[in-house]
Amino acid sequence: MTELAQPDTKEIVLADVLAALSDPVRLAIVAELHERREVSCGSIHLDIVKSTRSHHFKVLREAGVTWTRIDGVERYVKLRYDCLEQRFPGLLTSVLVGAASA
Amino acid sequence: MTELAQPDTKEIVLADVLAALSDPVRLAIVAELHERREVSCGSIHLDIVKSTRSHHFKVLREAGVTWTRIDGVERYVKLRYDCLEQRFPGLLTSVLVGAASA
DNA sequence: CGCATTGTTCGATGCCGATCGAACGCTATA
DNA sequence: TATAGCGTTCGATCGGCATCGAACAATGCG
Repeated sequence: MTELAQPDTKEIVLADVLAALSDPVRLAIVAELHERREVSCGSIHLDIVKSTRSHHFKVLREAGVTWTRIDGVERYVKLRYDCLEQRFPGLLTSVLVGAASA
Repeated sequence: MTELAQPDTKEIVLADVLAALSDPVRLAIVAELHERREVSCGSIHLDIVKSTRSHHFKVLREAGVTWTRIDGVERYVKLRYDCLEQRFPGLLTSVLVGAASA
């Protein structure tokens, strides 16, 4: 199907990543992605309707935080951990630790 | 004079810090604070009017990113590096490195 | 084919944030 | 005390974002 807008690693923008992570809902999504490795959009534990959830996944994807794989009718999402580590070493780790300790 | 709203280290909120750092102008301010250690608000190199600059310094201060010292008619600002390192280890460093490499 | 499931897109709404100019407060100094 | 300099606050504007419901698209299954 139509390709998913996902920036190359070199084109990931720091301010965009920080903006994507600055929303509490997306921070919770990222934390859950960290624990569960790969997740279908609908299986995230959140009290928000699917259109809003879709919006948040789009923000994360376009900022370069997540990678999305299409399988049938579902989208499986996981963190672009290595890409982010290469682009901004230590950033995602410190955010994940901070989110877990909050 | 009136006390400046600056959260205790324990009360610094991750999402607030990330939101404060997700604006390009504030990211530039933080980078300059890192280089120059301590700076008066007006001496920052930015093409914005003073009211906007004041707004950005307020956001950084209230998020717990900066510490402000009043000396006469000027406000001297510096990063709360140790506080942030204690609260979210590695976060500010990775952001500073990322901002410098951008 | 008809239907259920998964997710996206669209339009609307409401809110928050970035920006500016103008007015104000405070401090130092002449 | 009057004035100049530094910064804050206020009101207004503008754009963007989070949220929702409804409609749509794509896939898989009966």
